[in-house]
Amino acid sequence: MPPGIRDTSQTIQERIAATHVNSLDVDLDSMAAISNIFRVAVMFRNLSERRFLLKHNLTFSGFTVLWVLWVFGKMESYQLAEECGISKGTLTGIVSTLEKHGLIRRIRHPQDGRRKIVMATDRGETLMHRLFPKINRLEQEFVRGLEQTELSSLARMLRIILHSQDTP
Amino acid sequence: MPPGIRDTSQTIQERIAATHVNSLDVDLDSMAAISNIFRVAVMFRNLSERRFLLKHNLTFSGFTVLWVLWVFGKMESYQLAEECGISKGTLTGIVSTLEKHGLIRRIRHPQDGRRKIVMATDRGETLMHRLFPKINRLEQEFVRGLEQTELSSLARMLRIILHSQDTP
DNA sequence: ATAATATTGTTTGAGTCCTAACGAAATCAA
DNA sequence: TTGATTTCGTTAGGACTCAAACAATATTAT
Repeated sequence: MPPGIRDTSQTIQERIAATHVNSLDVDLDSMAAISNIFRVAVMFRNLSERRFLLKHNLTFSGFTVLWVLWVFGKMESYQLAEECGISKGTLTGIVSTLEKHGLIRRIRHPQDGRRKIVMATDRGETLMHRLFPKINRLEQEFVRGLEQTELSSLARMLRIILHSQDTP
Repeated sequence: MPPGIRDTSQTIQERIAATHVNSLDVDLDSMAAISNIFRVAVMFRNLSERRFLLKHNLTFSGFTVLWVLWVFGKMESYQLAEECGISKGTLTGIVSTLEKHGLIRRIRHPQDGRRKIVMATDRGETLMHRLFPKINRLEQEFVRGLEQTELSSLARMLRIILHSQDTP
């Protein structure tokens, strides 16, 4: 069985309530929500890699970078890293891997000698054109148990969570 | 600014709708939901590491393993890996790291010579007793923008998503 | 009892991930 | 016009991550 699939949050909640945290100021609902967010993310990442990505020498992170490039076209490195939610050091490694496989290109900035511009090659574009619908179909498969109103409600709540740290 | 913080899903949706995927069978709502789940996970992982974990030589993954051990007590490796949502190979590495820092112990199984049992040391227990409330407070901070009914609705929807792959 | 099969934890290799330090290039200061 | 500061991308080091191969042990079949 793939890792991270089972929903054991109920068990954990009972377990933890019965053992350590009765007295502490712990909120089990918040814990369950965040921990299930991680489970979904892990499950989606692993499943998409096994089904579609790894056979094309793509990791999920590599796919994300290529996807952002496919959507935005040319892009500067620091923007690309921010958009993908990774550090610039990590991006260097991923970009090198993708370049090695001929899926993207590095170009130097015409004015600024420090910056570099990254863009997909034709091979990268073609591959993304084939893979993106499959990934999206998996995304649809994941949320197929939700009504349309629930789905937009979920999206809205996730956006609220994302903004919870705007003014720490 | 930490990576993966900004919620750019709206921008991306417009962008993608305007460029590649008009004709394809693509559902932008599903895409936005899944992609924001990843953003929340990345944000939480990085923030908790920077604020609480790294100064104690703990990664988020190491914390998770130690936490499961703290909740369940002794545990066999293969169960532990499944509960943490990681592969057994990955678990070996994390357990070795935690053992190196004196936070957990490996014990061999009395009957079965293949299996091993993992448990937290006193140092591990003490550290977890101090850290867990802090992590939970961060979890509460993340969902503070949601009503109580919304929070349980979120947890319910995530559970539905987790079960979406039960019968593929 | 012996052989074939299955399971458990480890190792291996490629890749991702972070922070911190680094060199190169641009900008700012005086 | 030097010098200090800032801002890029890269590198270094340590850790996590997977799949696949592996050795040791246990189970099943004949």
